[in-house]
Amino acid sequence: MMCQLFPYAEPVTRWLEPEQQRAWRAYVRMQGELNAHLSRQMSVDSDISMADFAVLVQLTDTRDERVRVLELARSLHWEKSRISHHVARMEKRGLVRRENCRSDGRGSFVVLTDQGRSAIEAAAPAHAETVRALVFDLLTDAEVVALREISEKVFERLTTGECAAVVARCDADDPMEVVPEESGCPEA
Amino acid sequence: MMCQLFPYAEPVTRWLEPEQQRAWRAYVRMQGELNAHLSRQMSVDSDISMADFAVLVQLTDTRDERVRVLELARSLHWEKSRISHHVARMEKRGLVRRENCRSDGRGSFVVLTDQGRSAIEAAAPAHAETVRALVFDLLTDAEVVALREISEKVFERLTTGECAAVVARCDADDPMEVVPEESGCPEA
DNA sequence: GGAACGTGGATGATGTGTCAACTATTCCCG
DNA sequence: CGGGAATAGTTGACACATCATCCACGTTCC
Repeated sequence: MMCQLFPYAEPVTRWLEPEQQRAWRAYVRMQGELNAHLSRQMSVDSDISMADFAVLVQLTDTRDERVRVLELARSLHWEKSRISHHVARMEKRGLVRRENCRSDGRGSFVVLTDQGRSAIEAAAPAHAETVRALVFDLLTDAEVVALREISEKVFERLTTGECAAVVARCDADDPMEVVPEESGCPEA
Repeated sequence: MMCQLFPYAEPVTRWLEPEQQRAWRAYVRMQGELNAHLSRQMSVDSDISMADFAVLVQLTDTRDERVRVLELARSLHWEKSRISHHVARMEKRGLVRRENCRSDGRGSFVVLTDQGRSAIEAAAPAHAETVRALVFDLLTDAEVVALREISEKVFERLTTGECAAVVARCDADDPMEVVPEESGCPEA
C-alpha cells in the first residue's frame, strides 16, 4: 500500500502538511543529535558503546547472567549476525565470554564476565543522569505521557502487519533501557 | 554537571521515575525501529540510502545545485570527514560530482548530476508517503504539536550551553527533511 | 616577503551494521 | 532408521561513521 513509487493512477504525491513537516524535521534533527550525544557521552565516560551497554543490560537482567544468542537478538531487535559480530568484539575486549550449550548442540550462551559487570555498573548511573538531564528534566508530565503514547503507537504500527512482514525480523520482546530494573550498581 | 560518574558526595543515583522509564523505553524502541524501517524502505525502493537522500535534498534545495563541502557539513550536522567519505562514494556511483572552487583554492563544490536528480525525484514521494503512513496517519493534531515541541526542547538543550561545547561540532542550520520544500518531482 | 596560525578538505585505520552464503545440529515425517 | 527441512550460529564482503592525521591554501601581522 505504501512503498510504491509513482502510483500511476494517482501521480500527485501527498506531501506532509506544514505542521507535520515542521514536527518531522524537528523530530529527525532531535533524534539524530540525541543519539550522537548519548553515544559520545557513554564512550567518553565509560569506554563502552551504547550497543555494548544494551547487551550488558540484557545479561545483568538475567539470573545466572547468561543468555542464548538468539534470545539476545530477539530482545534487542537485532539481527543474529549483528549479535554474533558484536559479541565477538566484546569477547575480545573481555566484557563477555561464549559458552556452548549442552542441551542444544547448535546453540551457545553469552556470559557476563566480571569485567563486563563492572563496566556496566560504572556506565549506568551516568547514562541515566544524562537521559534525565537531556530529556526528562525538560518535559512536563503531560509531555512524558505524550511521548510514550506517540512512541507506542508508531512502534506498534511498525511491528504489526505489512511492516513486520517486510522486515522478517525476530519477533519482539524488550529492548535497551536505562535502568537495569531492580539490579543496580549501588555499593560499587 | 552531568557526565560525572559516582559523584562522591551524592552516591545515590537518581534513576528515572517509572513513567519516565516507560516513556524512555518506548521512545528508544520506536526510534530504532523507525530508523531501520525508513532506511530499508528507502534503499529497497530507490537504491539510495537515507544519507544519500539527505545530501541530495541539500543539493536540490540550492539554486545552481552546487554546495560547498563545509556548508553541507554544517547543514547536515555531519563531520567534514563524513561528508568527504560519503561524497566520494556518491561520486563513484554517479550521484554527484566534485568541482574545484575558483574563488578559494582550498575549497570544492559538490554538484548534483542528472543521475542524482532523478534518483532523489524517484525517492522523495515514496519516502514522504512512508513517513505519513508510519507516523502522521496515526497521530492526532495535538500529538503532532506535542512531538514538535518535545523535539524542539530537547534539540535546543542539546545545541546550547555545555552540551554543544562538548560536541565541538559545526554549528547548526538545517538538517534532512522529507519534502524538498517547494521543489518537487511532480511531472516525472 | 615570510613565519605562524587558522581553515577546507582528503585520507587511512578502525569499529560497527547489513546482507548473503555457509556449517552444524536438531526436528519431523515417512 | 534415513533424509529433507527448519533452526542456531558463524563468516566474509561490503557500506558506513569516527578519529586522528595530513596537506594545501589563506590570513594576519611583523
